Amino acid sequence: MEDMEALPVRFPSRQHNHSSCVNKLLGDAEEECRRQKLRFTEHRRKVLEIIASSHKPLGAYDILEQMNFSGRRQAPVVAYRALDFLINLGLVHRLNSLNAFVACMAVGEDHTAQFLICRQCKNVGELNSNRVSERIEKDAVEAGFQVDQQLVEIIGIC
Amino acid sequence: MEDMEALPVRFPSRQHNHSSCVNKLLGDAEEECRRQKLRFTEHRRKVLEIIASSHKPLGAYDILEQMNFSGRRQAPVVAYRALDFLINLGLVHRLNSLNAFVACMAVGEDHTAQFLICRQCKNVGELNSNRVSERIEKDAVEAGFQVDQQLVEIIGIC
DNA sequence: ATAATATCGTAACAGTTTAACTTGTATTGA
DNA sequence: TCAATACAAGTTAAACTGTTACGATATTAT
Repeated sequence: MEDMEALPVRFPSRQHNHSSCVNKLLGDAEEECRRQKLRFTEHRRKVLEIIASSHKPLGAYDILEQMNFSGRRQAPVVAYRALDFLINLGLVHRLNSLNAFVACMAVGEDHTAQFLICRQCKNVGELNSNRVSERIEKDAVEAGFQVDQQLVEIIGIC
Repeated sequence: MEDMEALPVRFPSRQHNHSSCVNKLLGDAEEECRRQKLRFTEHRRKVLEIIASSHKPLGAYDILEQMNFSGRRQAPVVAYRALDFLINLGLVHRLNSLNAFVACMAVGEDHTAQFLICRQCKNVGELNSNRVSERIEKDAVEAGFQVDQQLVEIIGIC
């Protein structure tokens, strides 16, 4: 018997409105930083904005390229520091198979995530299937393994 | 109702015999190459041997270090070429979260694999759970996604 | 033998990430 | 306000990871 709850998936639709989802994410970030007394600095805001404006995964250098405020390019470490911060906050995910980063599409929902990586259009969707994460958890435990973190990347065609 | 079939897990036991599993893997490789009319060259054999002799994941440069036949070190591309070959044959897996490689522990079993990465002892086990892979497949399809490849890495304590 | 194909040797390079150290700038508490 | 503290940013360099290019050599098939 199948579990009948709706399966949350976020895949960027063709005509979806970027600027509104960028704004939502920036708002979430501000709020979360206020709550945790963390500083939402210019770099961090800019990096989040850049990532959120793309549903294609961006490499650190793609991000850097878009950070040329003043004409000259920033050092790589600038991007990596901001990325670390955003990842720890759960606002950005890292895709290990691509060395790239995407904005989280389910901020504040205490979600597990599996990534759907389209090798045709290069978009990335986020599947938030508790069924998958629970299945992994159970089988790992059954194998005598204590799970801290699950990394699931699914390659295919959207 | 749970599926009651045994859950195949391969985690290297403490007292397990390396040389026998290395030999098995080399034998499988030879046989598979004969079948597919592929060449099991010295480099390829050596790289497989190095990887199989460790249950800790090895980076490409770790492997290179052990390839100094003649005193002088090989170029990186030598390791990567052999690794590509072995991965295509299904004899070696790549761990994306570690940029590292491990020998397959279920050669010839037409298996799906999830990796159990112990952050304490650094060993890596292979969980071959069809339940996990089927759950992923189903939920991805339900989300309108056609799955080509699944990458599942589970971080925790063994 | 010859042509076609696959592998290797070698060198250089490109991409990704972290380290170390200094300087600047908020924030806090006296 | 002022100093003390902590966090962030600037700067430089290095380490780590992976690829491209091209000619030489070996293997396989005709």
